[in-house]
Amino acid sequence: MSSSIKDVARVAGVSVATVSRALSGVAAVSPKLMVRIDAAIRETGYRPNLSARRLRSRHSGTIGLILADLRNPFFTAVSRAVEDVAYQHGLRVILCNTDENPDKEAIYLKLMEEERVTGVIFAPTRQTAQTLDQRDIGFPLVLIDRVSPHGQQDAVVLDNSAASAMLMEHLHAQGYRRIAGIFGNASSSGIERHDGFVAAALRLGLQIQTAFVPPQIEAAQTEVRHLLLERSERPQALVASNGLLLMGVVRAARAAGLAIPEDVAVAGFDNESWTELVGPGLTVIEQPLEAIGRTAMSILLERLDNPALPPRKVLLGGRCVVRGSTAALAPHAQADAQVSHVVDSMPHQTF
Amino acid sequence: MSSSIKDVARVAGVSVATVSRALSGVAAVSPKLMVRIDAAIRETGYRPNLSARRLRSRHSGTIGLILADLRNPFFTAVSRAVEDVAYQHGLRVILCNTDENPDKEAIYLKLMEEERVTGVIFAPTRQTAQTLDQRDIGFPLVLIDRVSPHGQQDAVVLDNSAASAMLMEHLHAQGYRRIAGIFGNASSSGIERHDGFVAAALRLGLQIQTAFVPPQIEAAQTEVRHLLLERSERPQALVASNGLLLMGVVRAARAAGLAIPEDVAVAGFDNESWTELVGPGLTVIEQPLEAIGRTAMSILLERLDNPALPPRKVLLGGRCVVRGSTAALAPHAQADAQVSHVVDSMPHQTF
DNA sequence: TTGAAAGCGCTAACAA
DNA sequence: TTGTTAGCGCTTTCAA
Repeated sequence: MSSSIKDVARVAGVSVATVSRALSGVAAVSPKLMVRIDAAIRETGYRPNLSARRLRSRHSGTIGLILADLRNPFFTAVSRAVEDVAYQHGLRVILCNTDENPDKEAIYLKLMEEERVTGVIFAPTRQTAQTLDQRDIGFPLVLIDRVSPHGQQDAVVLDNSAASAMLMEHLHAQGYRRIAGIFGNASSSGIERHDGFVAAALRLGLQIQTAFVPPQIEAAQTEVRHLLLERSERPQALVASNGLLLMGVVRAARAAGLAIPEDVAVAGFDNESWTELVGPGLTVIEQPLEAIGRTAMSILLERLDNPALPPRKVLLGGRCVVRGSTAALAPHAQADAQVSHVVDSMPHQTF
Repeated sequence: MSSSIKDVARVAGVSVATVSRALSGVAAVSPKLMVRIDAAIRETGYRPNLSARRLRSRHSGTIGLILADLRNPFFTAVSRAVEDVAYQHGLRVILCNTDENPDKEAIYLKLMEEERVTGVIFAPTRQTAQTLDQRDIGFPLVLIDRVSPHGQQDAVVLDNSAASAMLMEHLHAQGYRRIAGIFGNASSSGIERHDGFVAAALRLGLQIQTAFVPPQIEAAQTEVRHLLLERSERPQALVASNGLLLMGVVRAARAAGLAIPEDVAVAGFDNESWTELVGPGLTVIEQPLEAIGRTAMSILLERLDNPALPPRKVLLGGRCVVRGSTAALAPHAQADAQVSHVVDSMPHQTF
């Protein structure tokens, strides 16, 4: 049995109220008693009971962080930033991993209510995001990486369409004209990146082909294999909407015996450490990970201060990290591509 | 204000005890009341207050999982296994990330006591591991990946010396004779892998060179740069004791303009997804991640059942995944190596 | 500045 | 099977 505040009070010869005050530091306690209480705490090996404290004080001092996939460096980086800021504000963080699974999302949202958390930062699947706007949730919520359909929730996301445009303009400048994109189907960011991809292609007069796949290496790999094998005209460049899919794309290119970028260029989202080590290095969009986490916390804290604020969506700009995987297309291939039929009115056209 | 069990009781026209019993399912409640209580719960939007429940019932139903670095796929994989098993046993998991920082370790261990957790699974730094044996901790503890010096704590780790031996025997069989090893200095596993490396080299008559570095990409990279530049005789193979350091090794080889494996072979620990994509693929020791997590939970649950058990250390075997980065050494290079002086009594000899 | 006492929401005796 | 009641450990009035 661990000792309670009562034990400390008895040993120190004071009331429990005085011990409580000494611990919280909110009201003044005479130095004399302070010393005795300190000694009593050490003597008894007292540890405050957080459950009791939370129950009585009616605030948990805890925020929830519900993330889609901790194997994804994006989310681990964001979580570090969130935890840093939370810690500076004396808040604890409950970290949960949903594996992009709506059932787990529901479980964790329920848990957050039962823990009476102060607020939650959440990267929901599309499926759950859709229900969020009409749902009555017991705590302030800030979405990251993913948004709700009607923008009724605070959210912090990459400026996805701008990022897609950067990537497409880069590929265009390098001479690529036939580009295939693989997008995650589980999250709103996959959709936004897809839409930006399509819009940029339309504007630049590029031929494209797109596919949505589950957020798994294998799914991307399989999709790209089909793309590379079953088409008479191979895409000149492949784009993946996140780090996981990018891995699948590289695997598929390897398996097909294609050299990057000689046979096919590759680009994607998420500047993960390994991307610089693969082949000539992979061109990627780098997200401001730290800023996303810190901003999400700021938005949450402001929301706690002022619940009446209208919902806010913050877009943070990405950076295009150019590496060898998108080296300029060889002239003969460019000529080749320019001969082929270029449309600008049918962005989804299959080549 | 959220509603309490009292509100539910009032709406359902029963006592709070009956509602409590209905919720816990431990004692029988008549179907008639059950229905009314269900309706009342829905009507009031009741959510149990976990703080109150834990305070009164005197068990938290929570285990702590304190990990050294969530960016390391080893730890995220282990955490998934632990959470799976915990969930099956109706236990919650508090996941904490120490960044290999002893201060954070102390903070989180204290937190675990204040949360009154049922038990903890912990991957400590060497510094903290050293204090663990004499410390009086308020909960059962199972170490993973790292052990305490006197083996007074339950622990689940890779069979590090066997794994090092596998790697060295493979390199030996491929014709490599001059091998350098980079080891993490923060954890006991780095030490164990180093010791296995040295022992195997001694047995096989290999020339080796070793270095301990902080667990960071840059540290490994810097160390390897020195190794490659400042020696007249370059090592024929480089070994890294974890995924992070392996990345640094590859970076350094790249930066030095050395081809893998033609100019220098590379091998390491941790079969991370990216290792198959780098160059000809990297030869690595694959750890049984899932098994490590599940075993740690089993050990913890057994310990909770029977606190009197003696401390147990479980070693799990790894697997050597051979890829192109350790292709057989070209014959002329082998001859070269065999001419050079081979010692078997000075494992730390610098070549 | 200190203490007495109420009570946060819940579970678990005990009684009926 | 149900209700009454005490009390988990703490914070927070209120009074002294």
